[in-house]
Parts: sequence; C-alpha cells; structure tokens
Amino acid sequence: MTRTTYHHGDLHRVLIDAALELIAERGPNAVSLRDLARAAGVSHAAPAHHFGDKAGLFTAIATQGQLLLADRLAADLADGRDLRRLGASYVRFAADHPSHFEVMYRPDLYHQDDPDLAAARTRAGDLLRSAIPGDGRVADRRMLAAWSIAHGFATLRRTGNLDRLLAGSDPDTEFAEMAGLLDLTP
Amino acid sequence: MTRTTYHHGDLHRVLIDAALELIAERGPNAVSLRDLARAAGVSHAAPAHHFGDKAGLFTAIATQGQLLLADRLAADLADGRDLRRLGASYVRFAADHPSHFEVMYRPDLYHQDDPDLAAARTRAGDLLRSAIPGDGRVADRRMLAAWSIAHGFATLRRTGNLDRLLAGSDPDTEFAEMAGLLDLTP
DNA sequence: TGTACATCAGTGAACGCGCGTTCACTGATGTAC
DNA sequence: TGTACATCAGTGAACGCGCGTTCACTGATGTAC
Repeated sequence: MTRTTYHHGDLHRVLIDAALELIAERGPNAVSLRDLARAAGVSHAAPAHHFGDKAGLFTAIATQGQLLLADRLAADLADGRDLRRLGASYVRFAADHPSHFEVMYRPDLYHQDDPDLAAARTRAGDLLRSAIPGDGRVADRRMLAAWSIAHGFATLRRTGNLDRLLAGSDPDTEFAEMAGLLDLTP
Repeated sequence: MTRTTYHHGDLHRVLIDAALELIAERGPNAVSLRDLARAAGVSHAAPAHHFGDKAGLFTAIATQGQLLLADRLAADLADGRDLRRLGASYVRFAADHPSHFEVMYRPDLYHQDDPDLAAARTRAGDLLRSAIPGDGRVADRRMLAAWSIAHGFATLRRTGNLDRLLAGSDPDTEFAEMAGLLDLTP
C-alpha cells in the first residue's frame, strides 16, 4: 500500500478495518498497533495518534459494534415488537461481526468508562428492553432468559462448541426452533 | 516465599494455582510464565520445564476445569436425571471457578489437540447429554437450549453485564426461575 | 548397608524480539483578513 | 487573489521493557544390585 499524499485521508477507518480482520484471524491479543500501521502503510506511531493508546482502539471497535447491533435491533422493531426476531438478529450479528462481538464482551480490552461507548451500549440495551412484554420483575426475568439464550448460543457457536450439534443444519433456523422452547408470552 | 530444598515438591500445583489467581485478577493475557515463577519463588525457566510452553499451562488449566465440571455434573446425576439442576450446577461452576471457565472457552489459549483435554471435555459433554430427555434431533435441540441459556447466563454474569438486572436478588435462584421458562419436557 | 547410575527438577545466563509510548519534527490543509 | 497563521495528520528515531525459549548445568532422588 503506497501513498502519494502525506495525509492518508481515511486512516481512522482503515486502521479499524485492519484491526477487525486481524481479530477475526488471530484474536484480539494478536493485534498490535505496529501491525495495524504496517497494514495501513503508515508509520508505526500513527495509530497511537488516532486512538490515544491501544485500549482506545478497542474502545472505538466496541462502540462501533454496539451501534451496529442497535441499528439491527431498531430495524427489527420497526416491523413490530417480536422478541424472537430480536434474538435471531442478535445471533446473526455475532456471526456477521465476530470481531466486534468478541471485543464488546471483553471489557478488559477497552476503556470501560468511555462516554460514547456507554451511550451506544445504552441505546442497544434500551431497544432490546423495549421488546420485552410485561413489566417489573417479570419483564426482567424474560429479558434475562432471552438475552442469555441468544448470547450463549452465539458464544458457543463462535468458539466452535456447537459444530457437532449443528452439523448439517442451518444455525439460524436451528436457533429459531430452539428458542421456541422458551415461553415468553405474557 | 523461600525454599530450603532444591526440589520444590509441589511446583506443578503451585504454578497452576498462581495462574488461576492471576487470571481471576487480570485476565489470561496478563499471565506470564515469569510472573508465575516469581509467585512460586522459583527460577523463571522452571514453568516451561513443567508445561513445555505457555499454551501447555493453559491446556492443563482447561483440562482441570473440564474435570471439575464433570465431577459436579456426575454428583448431580447420582441424585437423578434433572436437567434443571445440571444447568444450575453449570452456572455455579462458572461463578466458583471463573478462571477455569474463562480458559475453557478461550481455545486460542491452549493446545486444542491435547488428548487429555479432549478426554476431559468428552467426559463432561457425555454427562450433560445423558441428562437430556428424548433422542435424536429433539434431544439435540433441548441440549442446545439448556447449554445456551446456562452458558449465556454464566458468561454475561461473569462480564458484569447482569449487574443491573440481578441487583438485589440471588443469582442462583434467579437463574433457576428464569430457566423455568424453558420447556424441556419430553 | 553400600555403591553406581539413571532420572528428574530446577538453575541461571543469554538470546533475540516486538512491543507501546514519547517527542520534537515536518508536511499539508484550512481559515481569517 | 494573496498572505499569514493556526491546526491537524503523520514521521522517524529513540527509549526501556518484559517476555518466551534455549541450553548446558547442577543438585536431589530413587532404584537396581
């Protein structure tokens, strides 16, 4: 990757994309700022210039992930409050954006007190909550059940633990049918 | 920690325990073989002598974790085949042995082809499966649901995502009630 | 009871490495007048 | 249209660091005879 201009123009985005790719391939541990700089064809100090430090990079990724997830949930909700569909979206999000998903649930990697991240997280959380029937403790329990089953499925799948159990079937359908065992009607 | 003897006597165990503690405090990334050597009051090359390499240490921890989990499941099964109770045990195991649990589901950390680990994993898996009512695809789906909801709950809880939702209630009871929403009867 | 020998556990020095971060800098861009 | 200046993006050299791994070694232990 050779540049003719001194200013890159889109470094921020390129660095994040390179990071996402590296995370998907070899996990977040394997990502170094110097790797990213190499991938972007830029001096090794440039990434720190953009993100402050390494945790800053992961904070940006986690935030972006929460926003992407929230967008999906919002799109679903526009078609009606169907918790089942939201669960399916959550599972699909994890499969489509494995690197985002991984970072989002690895708080040790990022700045947990980042306000942008907190806002994004709240947005996604509120959307999910708004699809839960009932209120108070009953609703809490339903949210817990729906979130747990979707998160567990997504996580186990991502780590390859379901390979044998899902062999030969479509994961999304399988999740939908399995989630049907959950009674979430008011 | 000072020693009088040249041979430590119990280094293997001490190293693993020190690792578990470090993982619980600061995550697996923060664990270095040299840290462990310091904690055990031993030369920094000693850990490699015991585990071959760093991944070998995590392999040992993952294996130990699978065996501990299997022991719990086996104890439950001795009292009858109650899937609900197994789920609760799974959740409690994750809370009681956070470091083991974390490593077990981070395949990037250890030697995935280790035969001892595979055997331990199979043992735990078979026990869980033996508690599932029904057979064939139906049983698979039930196993998927039970495992997903327990794993999701355990994981979300461990990462602090349920703090608000669980505020003021006992997590184990809460999980039991929530899992009651799952219909796993044949 | 003694001796020889194999095996095992731990040592300590050395290696090369890639990393994150700092810092004074320079090139490019935009804006005010 | 031109000029001065502030701001921003990226540079490149340097730093100090802790790490994993290797290796020839030594001290201790157990076993065979």
